[in-house]
Amino acid sequence: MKVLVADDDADLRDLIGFTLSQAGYLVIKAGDGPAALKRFAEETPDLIVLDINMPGLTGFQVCEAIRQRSRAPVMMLTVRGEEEDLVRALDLGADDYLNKPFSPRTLLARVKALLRRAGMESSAPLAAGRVTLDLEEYTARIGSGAPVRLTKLELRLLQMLLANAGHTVNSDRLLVQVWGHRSGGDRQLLKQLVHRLRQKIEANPAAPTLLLTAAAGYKLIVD
Amino acid sequence: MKVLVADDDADLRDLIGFTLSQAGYLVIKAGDGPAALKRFAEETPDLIVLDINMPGLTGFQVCEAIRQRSRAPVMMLTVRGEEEDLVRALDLGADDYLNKPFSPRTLLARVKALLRRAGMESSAPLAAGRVTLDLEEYTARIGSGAPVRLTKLELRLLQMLLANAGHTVNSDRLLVQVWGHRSGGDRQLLKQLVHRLRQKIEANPAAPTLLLTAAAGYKLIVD
DNA sequence: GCACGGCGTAACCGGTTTGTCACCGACCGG
DNA sequence: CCGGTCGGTGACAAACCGGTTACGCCGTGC
Repeated sequence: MKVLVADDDADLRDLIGFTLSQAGYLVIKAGDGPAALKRFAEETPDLIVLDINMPGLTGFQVCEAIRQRSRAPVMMLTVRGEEEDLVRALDLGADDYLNKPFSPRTLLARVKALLRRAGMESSAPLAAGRVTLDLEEYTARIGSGAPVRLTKLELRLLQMLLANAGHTVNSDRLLVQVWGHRSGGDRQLLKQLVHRLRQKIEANPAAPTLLLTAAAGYKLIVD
Repeated sequence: MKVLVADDDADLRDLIGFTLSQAGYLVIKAGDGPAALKRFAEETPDLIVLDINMPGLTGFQVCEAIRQRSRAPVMMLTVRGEEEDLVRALDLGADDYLNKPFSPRTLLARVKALLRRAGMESSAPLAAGRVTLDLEEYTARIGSGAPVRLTKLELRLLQMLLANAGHTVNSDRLLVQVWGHRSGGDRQLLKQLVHRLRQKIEANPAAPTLLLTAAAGYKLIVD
């Protein structure tokens, strides 16, 4: 599930990005209006988080442009008390809004609700490099090969790696994301899970080319 | 277009009522939970505005009860900062919410957005693929076969699957939509209901061709 | 009061998934 | 050279899951 986050405040953008990617969404970022439209066209995200105040084009203009091409849900970030903005945003087809400041938890709940409402919950496949994930079917496809059936844990692991494709993901973080709790000692589980996943997605599991071991974690190769 | 407004604060109720009726909606009012359910049953409104804090039954309980009978959009009125409430409301199937205090203009914009959204969704027919549902008669017809009588729960389950025909519907979501209560360990119920429904609609219930088990849920086959 | 349908609950079965253990080779500092 | 750590691997058992059968409760209609 791809989410485009457009905000000129780099800190806020990163906070939102971190929150969403922790939850398993693939995050695409843009720092101004034109960039947002560009990334939107390139990536066709499933949901857009838009700050109203941005250089180049305002969130309003971006929202309007997006609405002409897509019905993907749009969440606007507004400043508390600017009701005019709010009404205007909703009139332009925004689906929800969030008053700044907001907590990551709230953001996540709203994003989930929005996706559920849009029925988009798990329809569009998640992809990076040669790996495509179908969350609905619990399958992965490598390049143009046949889809492989994954288990719940394998899916979650691959989803995490995919959400951070090209970058090493720390083992501890994987443990937390895949199993939910569990403290550091349980590397064995991760070891096994990686092994099982490699059996399914690697052409030669003994010499991985996709899911590589990196210092302190694993990474998914993207090119 | 009928809107049910349930709030124990008479002033607020009147304000909302006035705003909506000015905008051309037919407004029905209720001052507590039980009254809200009563008016809901009598009037079958197209949208419900629900305060969370009400005597008799809370907005949560009312929302839950309404969701068991209807998919009409529900807007909850919440107190700012009560995030637990918010998350719970959305989990119970509320479609939107508004933080108090809010301006009439905001309310109107949100109500319009909600109805517009629901209007799009309500265009979904009660048939998909070879399955046709008759909500009045409590029957389903498969292809050109004879109509089969369904029970209330079976109907609701099939309705949910039909609304997302061709796509997997998550078990948790089915649980919430069909029974209202939160997921928990009640998979057994769903298991049974699916089984019973398959007995009725599948030519060979042991080898389903319509209602398939998918990872994490069930799906209705459309082609 | 009785039969019946609807529905919640429990128990069982077979297949899959996941947790655990034991072992291997590679690497590393002493 | 030696013990220790680390990632990878195979094997196995425990837990889980979906389908199924069976049973019991309860409200409805006769």
